[in-house]
Amino acid sequence: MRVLQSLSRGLRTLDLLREADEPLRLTHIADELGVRKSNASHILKTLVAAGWATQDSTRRYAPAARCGGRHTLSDVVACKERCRPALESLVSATGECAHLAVLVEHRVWYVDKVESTLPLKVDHPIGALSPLHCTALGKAFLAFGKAAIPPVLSKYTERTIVDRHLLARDVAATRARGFAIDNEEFAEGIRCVARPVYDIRGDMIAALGISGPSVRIDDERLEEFGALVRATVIVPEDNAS
Amino acid sequence: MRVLQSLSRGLRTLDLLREADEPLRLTHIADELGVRKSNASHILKTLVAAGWATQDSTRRYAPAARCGGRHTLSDVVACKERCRPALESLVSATGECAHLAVLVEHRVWYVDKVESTLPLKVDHPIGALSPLHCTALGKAFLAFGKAAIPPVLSKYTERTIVDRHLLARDVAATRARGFAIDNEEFAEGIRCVARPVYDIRGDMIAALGISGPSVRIDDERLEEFGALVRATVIVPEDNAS
DNA sequence: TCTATTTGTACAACAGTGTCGAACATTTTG
DNA sequence: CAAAATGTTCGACACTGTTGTACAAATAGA
Repeated sequence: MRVLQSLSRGLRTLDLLREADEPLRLTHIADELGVRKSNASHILKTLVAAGWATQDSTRRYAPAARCGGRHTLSDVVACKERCRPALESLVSATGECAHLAVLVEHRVWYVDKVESTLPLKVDHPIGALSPLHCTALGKAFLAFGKAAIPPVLSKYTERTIVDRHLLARDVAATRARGFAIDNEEFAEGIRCVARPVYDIRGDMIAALGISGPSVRIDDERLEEFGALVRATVIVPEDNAS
Repeated sequence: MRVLQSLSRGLRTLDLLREADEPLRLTHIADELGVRKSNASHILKTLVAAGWATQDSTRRYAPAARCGGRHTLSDVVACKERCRPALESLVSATGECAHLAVLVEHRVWYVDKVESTLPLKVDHPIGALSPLHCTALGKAFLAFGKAAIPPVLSKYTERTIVDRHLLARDVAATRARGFAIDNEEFAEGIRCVARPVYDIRGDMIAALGISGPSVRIDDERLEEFGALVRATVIVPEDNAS
């Protein structure tokens, strides 16, 4: 069998573009492939012409939307189904609401939840979209996934972190801590913790968290919740795709 | 600029594999590309080696899972947002509940809804999954999308169509009618109609429907609802991806 | 604002890769 | 079991893809 060189390199390039968390420069890709810039340029122009990559105004290359994100709808639904027991056990253990969300562009998308049975409760409806920089679920993607800090950081409450530098430090702290915290940064009176959920390849696919009213969650309890979500076992994927 | 021939052909092949509703034969692909079989064989072997395609036991080729479905999470969220006005206007026009769903494997996944304000109402929660063969949303995918009739057809009510041949006829009728009907086939006392929503390329991305209790929806009103969903204008996608 | 540096594209020419055609396997059809 | 169709392997030539250089364009620095 004959492996077609230029095709292999083109596909390799698509992989590089998809794995990168930001658009890539031509030079970088050329180095990675081990070819001259002119050659890499032709490869990328061909990818763009065929609609598999795009070139932005700064001449950087990104995968086209059709390449799909890292995860398909099927992946998300499978993840949702395997995380359901974890959501339920967290709610029964804490009495607070548990959520599951995936990353879509610069926002998180709630795909599942189990409600608290208490009268005062947090309710992010399934299907809702929330910002990354001020929610525990979003920060989990910033810290453990491949999401980049969004270009604009809107202020929702007094505590919302709108300074990029401070946010970067918070993300680093989150990474070290092992779980993300939202301390009334998106809505007054709501505190949350969240952890990453990984797919079989080790890529982050979803964020799983607990939310509750601040009146019930002091600093100590917040730490407990963090340790709890982090320790929650999530059944691994059964099917080897 | 130079367009790399073998790379273009490889990408074209990926498109062919993705657009097809079933695995393709080598000969077919070779004809489509306008090259010799030997060349097509090398192209496909390269795609397989790079993990972008798979070859099954009958030597037919299919796109790899990593190619993703036809639509990404971003596509779905964008669709959801552009369909929202249609859902709301349908609810205000009919008083019944409106749903939006996408296809995931052999089921439909509810991604948005607007509830009826009446006390007796239908409520498929967002995030729920339902079968294809006995829901209006599912049948819309069978008729207008690329979904195949699922391997097993479970019986949910007396009216559920479990005969593959009858279902195929119903799907054909749906196609001719322009909208899908669920006449208490999934749950007793619930009737629904649904229509397809297309993306900018003309591929079906979602199904949009109205559901209500049979006591309020006689045959005549069902037809009215069908005409209404079919006539509902859905704002086109703004961004040319 | 201007210069220096880096990054991306265009061009020509040669080498090497991809394409062809046929022969050989392999599977499916009658 | 024969016949037809499908898929893979192989060698050889031609054309495509790669290279290296030169030019253009954008970014960084002063």
